[in-house]
Amino acid sequence: MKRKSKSGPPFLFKTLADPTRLRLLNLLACGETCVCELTGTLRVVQPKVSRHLAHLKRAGLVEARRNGKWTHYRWAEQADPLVRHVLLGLRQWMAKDNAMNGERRRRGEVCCRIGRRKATFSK
Amino acid sequence: MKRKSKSGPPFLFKTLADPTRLRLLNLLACGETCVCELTGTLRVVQPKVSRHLAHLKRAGLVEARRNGKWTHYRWAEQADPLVRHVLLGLRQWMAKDNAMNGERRRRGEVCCRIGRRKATFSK
DNA sequence: GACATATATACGGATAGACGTATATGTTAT
DNA sequence: ATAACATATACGTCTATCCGTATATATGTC
Repeated sequence: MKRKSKSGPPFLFKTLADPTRLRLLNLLACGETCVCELTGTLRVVQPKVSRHLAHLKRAGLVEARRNGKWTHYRWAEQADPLVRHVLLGLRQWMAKDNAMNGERRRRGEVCCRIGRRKATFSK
Repeated sequence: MKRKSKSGPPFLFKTLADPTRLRLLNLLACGETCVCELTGTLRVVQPKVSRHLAHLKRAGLVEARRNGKWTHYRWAEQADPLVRHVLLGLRQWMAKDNAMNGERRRRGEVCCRIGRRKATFSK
């Protein structure tokens, strides 16, 4: 029986091969975000968001922080050069892509909490 | 029914998410190579190599050139900035990875045109 | 023409991945 | 404790993908 590796380039690329996960990374590029806001902005059902966030976390691309009822996700710092390089390219692509830009703009218009900070898209 | 896109970042990453395809790209990083040499070096059955090469070609990552009985594959020039960026990172990773280095070293020891060194590469 | 060689594709089975729905877990408020 | 809420996971289904084998296609040789 062959052990299927949960790391290395193939797993990284597999993780990035899903549109929903790219949309999540795009929203998270603005900064830490709670699940309910991600769900609202992407307009997909919440279990779907949670599942993909779990995948991103398993792949080490994001980290989670619990705060009361809410869980906030954010991009994780990367040690691996390939991962860093690919994610940097992805960030630059997202900064230019129309659909991604539109969705980031919609971020913040939807959230369970009131009174929100200004979202910034860091390079 | 939803149309499944055969382009864009998700498709690119899906293409790169397979170990065999990465191994093929690694060998092709040395330069144009014929299918029989790829098959011999990777030690996998020929239809598998052909299928993955077809996938890489559909994704625009490689190009093929027919020369008599042989088909030679090579990396394709890329216009898209994200694709260029990712492939560059991949190249740098392959240059450092032990397994990939070993396989590139094995390239050239096996080729149909100069006679196979070992007839036992039938696997 | 027949034949061998190099490569591509078709077919069927196995497995992985994504989905929607339902449910479980954990937190806060009353 | 109960209720309400935020999030995670479990379950069954559907589809995509990978594989090995068999076969098809294309080219060169006799």
